[in-house]
This record gives sequence, C-alpha cells and structure tokens, in this order.
Amino acid sequence: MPELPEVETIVRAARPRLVGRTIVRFESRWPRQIHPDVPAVRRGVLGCRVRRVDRRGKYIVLRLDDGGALLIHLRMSGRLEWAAGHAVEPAHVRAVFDLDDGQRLMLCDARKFGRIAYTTDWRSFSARLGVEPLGPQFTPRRLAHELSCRARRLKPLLLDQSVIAGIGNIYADEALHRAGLHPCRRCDTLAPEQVRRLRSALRAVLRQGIRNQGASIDWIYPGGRMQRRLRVYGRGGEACDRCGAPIATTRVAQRSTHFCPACQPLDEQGDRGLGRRRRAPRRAAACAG
DNA sequence: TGAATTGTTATCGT
DNA sequence: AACGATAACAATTC
Repeated sequence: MPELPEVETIVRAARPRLVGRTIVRFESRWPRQIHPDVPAVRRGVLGCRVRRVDRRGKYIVLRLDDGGALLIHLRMSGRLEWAAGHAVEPAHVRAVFDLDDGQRLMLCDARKFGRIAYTTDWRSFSARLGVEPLGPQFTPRRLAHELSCRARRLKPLLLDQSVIAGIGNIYADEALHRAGLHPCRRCDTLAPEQVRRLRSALRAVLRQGIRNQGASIDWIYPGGRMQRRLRVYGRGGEACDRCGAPIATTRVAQRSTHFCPACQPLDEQGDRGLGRRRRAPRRAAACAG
C-alpha cells in the first residue's frame, strides 16, 4: 500500500515521461473514482501540457499549463502502468491517459479504491493536507506544536493526513519504534527531547524508504527493498533487534500495530488519561503556504 | 471464510 | 460545542 516513500518512488519514475507532454485522450473505466466527474476531468486535462510532476503526501500531482492540477491517489492497490504501441494490456485498468508522443499512462487498481481528481485550485486542495515530513517546514518546533495542541494517541495522530501528510501504517510503526515511543502514548506528554527523536525517526525512516524504493510487503507494490529494513512492521512475535523482547501486535485506531513493549514503554512517562492538562491553542502559529 | 488495507464520512461520547 | 474515538464503507486477494 503506497505511502510517502512508495509514492515518491513512483513519481520519480513517472516525471521524465510526463513533463512536457500533452494529454490528448482520457478514458475512465470506473467513473465512480473520478472527481468531480468524468466530463469535468476530461475538460480540464485534454489539450493541456504537463508542467511538472510532484508528490504531496500520498498524492501524485500533475501540474498542468492551464493552472489546473490532476491528482492521483493510489490508496490501497493502485499502480501506474505505461504502454506504448499495441502491447498486451495489464490487468485491472481503470483509467487511461494518452499522450502526444504515443505513450499511454494507465491507472490499474484491483480494488478500485484509487481516486483521480482534477482541480483548478491546487493551493486550497494542498492546504487541506498537513505538513510535508521531509520538507523545510517540518521543524522540531512545528512538530512540537502539532503534538502539544491536541490530546490524542501518537499513532492515530501520525496517520492523520491533515496533520502530517504521507505517513501510513508501516512508517508510523517503524518511526515510533526507532523513537522508543509507545503508539498509544498521549501526544501532548512528550518531553522536548522525545519530540526531537520522533522527528528524526520519522525523517530517517521515510528517507530510508525512498532510498530503498519503498517496501514491497505483498503483491500490490513490487520492486522495493525497504521490507528488509523493517524492524517491527509484520514481525509480531519475533525478537526486537534492539533488546530481544518479542514484538507485540495489537490494534490501534482500527489498524494493525507492531511495537516492542520493552523499547516502547507506556507506563514510565506515558501517563494516559489521568488528569486534564492545559493544551496549546489549536490555531496558533499557522504556517505560510 | 474472514482478515487486511486507506482515507473519508457519519455517529457517538465526553 | 468541540474534539477525539469508533465504525462503516468502497472492493478485492489470499
């Protein structure tokens, strides 16, 4: 299931094939996934040249020369496939974009969870997403603010795309393990040192994921090597690399969650629930852009 | 057969 | 009333 590093890998591969090309045909074979609807997307993209290809959170973003943007979200099982000429079509093709140089970009998606959207207002769309964890705005201070102005458990917070954009189940578990923090730890109880460790762990594990071209943990996303580097995800019952204790598997926020109970204790400083504490104002320190 | 998976939305509780 | 937690949902594979 593509998270930030997988989407980044896909974007880097797609960019040189797309930039400068004009979209000459668009076909949807699963109209329910097209937003706002098929005619609007067709009107928006036909005849437009692709100015740049970026990633924002888990979105693939094609900036078009009319100022609009085509957004592709792969969700669970989406893939981009390329075809030229009359090769055999891959399975589960849900949408087709033909380019002016004869290339054909296809969104393939067995489970049909993927989404395609066209917007004329990229800025307000982007504003609904949280900070980029590898970007310059993800400072220790910014993370400290996001953590202190809420009273939630750490893992659901990390998965909240409106707070930090791009983290999914795998990288959330890995970052928490590397930071030595329990997934259920209350986010507004971290010491400054722990905030710095969490930020470093997030950035390190995401960069490592990109360096390894993502994690291929099942049939959905091929080609990555990051699955060999995972220390807790999918390793319930195995010994923790750091301390040897067996890795626990539980459920947090409806997601399978893997952590080391010894390295990521809750009881020590993790005072959940007891006592109401003051929280920083929610809307303070808004960021630009 | 049912568990697993993402992000959005609706609903419930505090 | 606002926020956080929870459940349902879309659909398919193994």
